[in-house]
Amino acid sequence: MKIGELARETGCSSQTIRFYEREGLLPAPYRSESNYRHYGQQHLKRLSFIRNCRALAMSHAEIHALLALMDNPGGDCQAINGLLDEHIHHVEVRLEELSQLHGQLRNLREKCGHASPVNDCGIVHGLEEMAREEEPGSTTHLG
Amino acid sequence: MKIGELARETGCSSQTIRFYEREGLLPAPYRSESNYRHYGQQHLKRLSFIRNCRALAMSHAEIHALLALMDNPGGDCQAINGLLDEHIHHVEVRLEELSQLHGQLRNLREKCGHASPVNDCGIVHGLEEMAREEEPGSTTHLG
DNA sequence: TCAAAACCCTATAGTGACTATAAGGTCAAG
DNA sequence: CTTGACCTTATAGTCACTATAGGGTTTTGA
Repeated sequence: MKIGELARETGCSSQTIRFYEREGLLPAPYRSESNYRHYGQQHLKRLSFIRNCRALAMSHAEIHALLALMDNPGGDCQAINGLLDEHIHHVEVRLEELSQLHGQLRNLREKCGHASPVNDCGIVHGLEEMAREEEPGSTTHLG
Repeated sequence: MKIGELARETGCSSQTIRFYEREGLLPAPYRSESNYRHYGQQHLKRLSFIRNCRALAMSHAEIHALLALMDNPGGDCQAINGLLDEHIHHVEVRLEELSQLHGQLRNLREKCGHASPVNDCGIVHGLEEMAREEEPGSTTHLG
């Protein structure tokens, strides 16, 4: 299977597959005489796994760790549970941050429900005078 | 006020202030003979405003637009309301995505509550066999 | 048989909002 | 007169890709 076919099968681009190879997530495949990559079923399986992890917003570092743990198939899967628990925790923290942000934004929005000159706009005043309490660790971008 | 003092006042780094200047968010200040930046109260006010917007996770593009609207202080603030409404919408979309992600992760986590060999781990099997329905527009990273 | 289309390759730069580093200049205190 | 705290610019790194440039190869179909 050439890279384009693998890309079609897994729903990601050829560029992304090459990128995963450089990152060490996907092993380098056999190369034909003309230097084309040729993949087998193992690659398909591995790439599908990676894409599933990415769909769950795991970082490359997390996926790396997961793949390493899976390379020891007789081992205890407690570390895998732990990894997933941590990831779920990240997501929960982010959810809480976004939820608070949403509340702040709704408050601000209420300050100007009707059209008025910018000078008197409650939103502008709110943005000028916001009390910014320190929220250490907040990422302040949406993702 | 030199850049370090402005940084202390606003709770951001000197580097970030220079970065905002390059980005066109903060106007270039007066320079002393030794090429040091010197700021006044207007700069402090403007930078505080920018930091408040960033704390609400607005992008630089959104802040740019907001500042442009505010440079016409007699104008109608309806555009400002619209901008904020759109921003709130982004946040809501992201919240919904993260919430769905959280549900998927909790489902997966339930598949292996107790330690077992990696071979039999329900989480690993779940990750291998996940049905990935296409969710166009989902960003698949946390932020 | 040959040309065009479709595919493959590498290398490099861009995204957003910073942060970190290098390598140097200026200034006040002791 | 030297130490340390501050300032300057320029450049690279973060993350997970995406886009582009500039080539080479294979397939298709007229």
